[in-house]
Parts: sequence; structure tokens; C-alpha cells
Amino acid sequence: MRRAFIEEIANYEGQEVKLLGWLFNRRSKGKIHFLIVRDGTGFLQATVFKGNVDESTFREADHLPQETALALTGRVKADPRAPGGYELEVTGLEVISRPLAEYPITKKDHGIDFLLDHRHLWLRHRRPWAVMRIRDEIERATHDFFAEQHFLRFDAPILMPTSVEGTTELFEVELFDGETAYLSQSGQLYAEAGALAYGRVYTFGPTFRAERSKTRRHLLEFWMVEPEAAFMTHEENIQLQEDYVRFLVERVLENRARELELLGRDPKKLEPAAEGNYPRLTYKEAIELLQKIAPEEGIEPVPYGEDFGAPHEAAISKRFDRPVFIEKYPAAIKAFYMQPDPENPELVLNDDLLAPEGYGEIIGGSERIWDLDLLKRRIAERGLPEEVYDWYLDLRKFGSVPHAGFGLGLERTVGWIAGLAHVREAIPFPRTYTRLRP
RNA sequence: UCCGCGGUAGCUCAGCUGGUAGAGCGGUCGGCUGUUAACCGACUGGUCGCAGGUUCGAGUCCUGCCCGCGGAGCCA
Repeated sequence: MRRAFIEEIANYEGQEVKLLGWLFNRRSKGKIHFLIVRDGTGFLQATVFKGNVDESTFREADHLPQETALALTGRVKADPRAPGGYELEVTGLEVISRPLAEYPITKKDHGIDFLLDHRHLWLRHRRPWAVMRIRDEIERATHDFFAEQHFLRFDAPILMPTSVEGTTELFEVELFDGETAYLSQSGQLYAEAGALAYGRVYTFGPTFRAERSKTRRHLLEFWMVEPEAAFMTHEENIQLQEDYVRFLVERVLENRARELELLGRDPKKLEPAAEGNYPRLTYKEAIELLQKIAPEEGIEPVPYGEDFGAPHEAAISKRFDRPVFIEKYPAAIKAFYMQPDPENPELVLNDDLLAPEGYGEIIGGSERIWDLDLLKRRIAERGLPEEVYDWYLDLRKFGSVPHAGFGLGLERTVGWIAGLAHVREAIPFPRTYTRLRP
């Protein structure tokens, strides 16, 4: 008999199949027991009728605890009364293992703290299931997109000798003989080496920030996609970002509609982002917009020359139905490696992409300085130690070309697309300021 | 680090002006041939975050501490 996966159960209508999974919920109506079974690819209602199975199996089916591991056999039936439209009419039931204790996650409400304490089990439930399937789709779409665009997957190291930008706090790791290394906060500098070696590369890996952040947008450990391309200009960089984000949203709408529905995420809110034509504001225009809307939004306007806070980003992104670019920030408030704007050297050729509905920044990108002398000058101006950038400066000595790239925060992107209230649900085991376990 | 809120049964919570701690869910048993977080009945359940204080008496009032949640800053 064929083993069926719930994801494809419609293909087996009328056939006898075998299902391997776990008991998720159980309801009984006396002579019919309804078993809700999950197999990882989905959730399916199985019906056990008195008379279809022997007496002892029928009795046992009414007493199985949640999370019993099961092998079921039966016929697949279409039935409008079944959630999802299909169910399994059970003819054989084998218990593979029984829970050894009372399962802690019940059908009713739980607080977020309790659920995160039991994250290893909570992952089995519907909501995390839907989120992880959306995350998987976004990761897969990322690889598909960049492969089509001639990008090489290029893995950056995680142990680093020093900070990339010299600003954010780093986690220290002790190596041998008391030497200190740091966990990567960005793979960008290495991606630049990759871009000059292979033309177009992207990194996809974990990133660490030792900040005492306690917000819905921050994790200590998160995943970042960092494409970097030789000969790419600021304009092309922005176009690439739009094409990429648009592709991600399209793919989720196409392949994960059921998961979005389960999460209560209205796909109509995502459709504009799948169309493209993302609006563009310069930093200066964004400051002016904030001055105009600050009173009605109940926020303080930002003086020219300062960076936006989270409430400002939210206020701007709320004005648009799709992601919005903000470009050309003052060089003074941005990283040392960003290329000056030829039209105004006080500005840099950078951009942030803000997700709509107040989800905030999901991308930060820029054209990089490719002139050796200018880069050295910027390193000196920021008081950064030139010797730790020796290999990075080499990239400007040998065949230097204009190049650009960006970083996309995976959990923030998943959070926005899935409509989550907090990024901690966008990763299997979130690491936050107050949580290291499980 | 700062601001705000909270900690009572395995879970989610109620507990008023101080008077011997309660509901729903879960679990167990029973009933029901179409349930949708099924429903109905019975049974099961407590170091009221910790320490000290006021009081005849503290879950409730006071002081200190611990832990968590939400937000800010930082950023993706």
C-alpha cells in the first residue's frame, strides 16, 4: 500500500493509503471517532467508524492521547464536512509509540512565554507549521531567484577577527591561547571579495548582534541574505531589490495560500508588493514628508541630518500599500564603505527598503566605495584601525570596479509576509535578550 | 539601560472596602453515527514569584529583591 503525504492527499481520492504521523486532536461522537492527524506536510481528519475496525481498535481510538505516533491505513474520501475537504476512513490503526507523560500544550489559550518555553513542542502546532512553511518557501525562492540572476551562493565565515562596521555590539568567542574572535554581524565584506572573484554572489547565513533589544523586530541571532555584485550601480541595486522582494511575495502567494489563510493573513494586503513599482523617496523627501505628517501621526519630526526612529519608519511605510525605498542618506549617519553621491558628496548612494503596515526596515543596501584612497580616508575619519581592513583594501588594489549589494533580514521578511506580530515566531528557535532555551 | 504592565491549579484567568482560594481548559471515567478549539455528566487539581514588615487575621496593605511581557534606543 502506498504511503501518502497529507499535502497531496487530494491525489489519492478513492484509494487505500498508509499515513504515518501523530495524533493532534481527537473528538468522539459515540460510534464515530474523529482523529486529527498531522504528518508534517499537513493536518488531516481521520474517521474511525464502529464496524469498520475491530472492537478493541475502536475502543483504543477513543483513548489515544495527543501526540501518539500512529500508522493509519484507510481510504481517502472527499467530504465537505471534513476540514480541508478530504478525510481518511480508517480501516487499520497501529500505535507506534505512546506519550510517556501528559502533553503540556492544550487546545486552549497559552501565553507566549509558556509556548516559547515549549518551542520544541509548539513547533508541531498549526501556527508554527504555517510560519515555517512560509519561511521555507522564502528561502527556496531566494535560491531560485539568485540562481536565475547568475548569482553564486557564497558562504561567509561566522567567526570574525573584528567588527564589520565598528558600531554594533559583538558576541565574543574565546579561541585558543586567549585570542578573541567575534560572531559575524554581517557577511558583507566577504561578499565583496566574492563579487570581485565571481562577479555576482550572495551569502545566506546566521548573523549575531549583541544588543539588549526588546522589541518585536529584534533577535540576537537572525538570518540574512546578502547579495553583492561587481559592476552593479545604485540604480541596478534598487531594481534588483525590488525584483527580489516581488519574487518572494509572488512565490508565497502562489504556493503558500493555505498557510497564509491559517494565519489569518489577507493575501490582498500582499498583492501590491507582488506587482512591483515600489515608490522611492530620498532621505530629504522623507524628512519633509515627516514634517508634514508628524502632527497627525503624533510623532516628533526628524531634524535633517538625523536617522529615523522606528515610529518614523512606521509612519512613512503606512502611507504606501507596498514596500517603499528611502535613498541617499547623509554620509555622516551611514557606514564608512558607502559610495558618495556624485551629485552631492555629503550624501551616499544607499537605500533602505521599508515593508508596509509598519513592519519597518527589511533591507539596507548601498553602492560601495571602490577607490582605494577614498576608502582609506573614510576608515581614518571614523577612527577605525586600518590594519584589520588590509585584505578588504586589497580588493581596491587589484582590479577594483564599482560594485553594490544589500542585506535582507529573513525573519523580518517572513514576519511581514506572514503577518506576524513578532519576529520570534519567524525562526524555529528564537534567541532574544531574555531567551536562550530551548 | 530607560518607560509602562504583570507573576494565583499543568495552561488561560477571576478573586471588590483585609475574614480560611474559584471558573474554564487539560487529564481520567462514562454518554452520544458527522464532530470542526465538538458537546453533556462525574472525578482530579494550590509553596497565591521570593524575603521581610503591618495586623487578631494578608492572594489582597507596605518595603526590598527576582523573573517575564510590551515599547524606546541600536539595527536586518
